[in-house]
Amino acid sequence: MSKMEIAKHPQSCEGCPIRHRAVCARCEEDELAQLEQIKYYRSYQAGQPIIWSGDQMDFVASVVSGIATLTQTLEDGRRQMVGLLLPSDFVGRPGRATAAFDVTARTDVVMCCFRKKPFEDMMVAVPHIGQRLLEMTLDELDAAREWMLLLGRKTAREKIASLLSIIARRDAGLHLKEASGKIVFDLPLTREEMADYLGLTLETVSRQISALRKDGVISLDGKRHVTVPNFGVLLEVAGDDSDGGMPS
Amino acid sequence: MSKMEIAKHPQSCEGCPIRHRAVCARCEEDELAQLEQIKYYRSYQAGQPIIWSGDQMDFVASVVSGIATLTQTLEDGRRQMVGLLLPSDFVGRPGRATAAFDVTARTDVVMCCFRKKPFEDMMVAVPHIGQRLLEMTLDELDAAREWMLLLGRKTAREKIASLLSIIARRDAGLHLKEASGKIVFDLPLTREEMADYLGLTLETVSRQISALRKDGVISLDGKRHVTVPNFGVLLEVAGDDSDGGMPS
DNA sequence: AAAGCGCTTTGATGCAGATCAAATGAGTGA
DNA sequence: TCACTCATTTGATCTGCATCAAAGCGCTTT
Repeated sequence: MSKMEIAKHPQSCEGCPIRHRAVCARCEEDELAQLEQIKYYRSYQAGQPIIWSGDQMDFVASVVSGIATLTQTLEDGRRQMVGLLLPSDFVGRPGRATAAFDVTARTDVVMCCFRKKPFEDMMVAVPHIGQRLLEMTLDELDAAREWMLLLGRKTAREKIASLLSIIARRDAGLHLKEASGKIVFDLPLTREEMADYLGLTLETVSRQISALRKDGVISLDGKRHVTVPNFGVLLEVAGDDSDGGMPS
Repeated sequence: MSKMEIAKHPQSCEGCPIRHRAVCARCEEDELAQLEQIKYYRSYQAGQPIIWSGDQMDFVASVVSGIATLTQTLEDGRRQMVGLLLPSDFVGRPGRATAAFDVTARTDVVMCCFRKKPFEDMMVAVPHIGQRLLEMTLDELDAAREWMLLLGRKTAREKIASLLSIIARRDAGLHLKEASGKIVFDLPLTREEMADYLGLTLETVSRQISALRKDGVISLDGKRHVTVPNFGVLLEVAGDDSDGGMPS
């Protein structure tokens, strides 16, 4: 909480990095101007809690930059990540008073916040917001259901491969390396966070990553920098398949 | 597919059993009249597929009566239920062409269907529909995330207890027996379906139910009729806790 | 350079739940 | 009543992952 933290936030929605993917994506110029009047930015440092489950939620927000996690915990400490929040993702629930999950900044995070009440009013006045939010929520629901298949039925090896392919695909999407062959990316999560996401222990995560390396499915440079020589093979190991895409 | 199947469907939205909970819940009289013009009913027999994953989805629908399941399957046959569809639940995704999951009638089911295109047009014209759909989708997302915790981190015993408490709570909600003590209900699912829901095998489900019976947490009359003598104890076993609610 | 710390890897062992197999109802129809 | 089917229970065994334990990096600090 020092000078660094008040670094350059975008001040206007013009040129905002998530302008076309966030909850405001469909808004026209004038609607954006309205939103702009009730928005404010907030920063969080890596590791800092953003919201505690059960807290009063008096705001909703979009992730502008950084990565945050949504987690749920049993009393005895068992933890399950239930969502990964990337730039443009929405946090909070219009029409509900308290948070149902813990939200934690994984890297330094900037959020574009709206006090809940004005935002709810705006949702009524500006249909484009609700429409976009519905679209985003439906996407998240689909993603959550795919994750349920992973948690309930996949083996540790398949879980790891699935997570890697998701991260790889996202990076490929951004970096646009559609070689469909070799892909390179960095893991944004520690072994423990991966374990929390996959319903495994950190030891099993480590072992399975080693095994995939030994089998040549991936190679590592340091702990975090991953190279996938053949993405089709990774997909096959993940079991998602839908046809690895490699001509056999 | 015989005479029985064309049994009495509600013909008008007036008096429809899901009128106040389905996607149409917030509609005014005139809006309802509009919806009524594009709706049609369809019946499915127990066990019948309603939608196959990957299919062209040219309609969306509300469950009027009966129970259906949403499932996902790996190529080798491993199956995971990702949703349980009860009366008033919504099926389908405005803005997407193909289905992402298998939908199957578990009991005889009646659906209130809308062709997709007219429904999408209506969503733009009648904001109440989109608003209600957003609300329902957010609820489902929360439920899916709670299920992720169960799938990823709970033991078999806790999983069974959680499922029983959910079914019990739903029945209690409908039957309004808020004694918080003794609760009685019927299981709407076979052991195998429970296993698919919980990420277990049917043998483990059977064993854990027997164990709960032996421990006096539940008692069975036949295979499906369950009595829970003390709901607080069941919640405690489920691990959801949030305080069993029993004065100690 | 040494010490300390967080993250990661690797090893040894145990157990919850899967798998394989068989027996026991509870209907349903002839 | 007797087959026949399908759901369920129960038993025996196996195994994938958790658990417990100990090093091994790659940092930063001094």
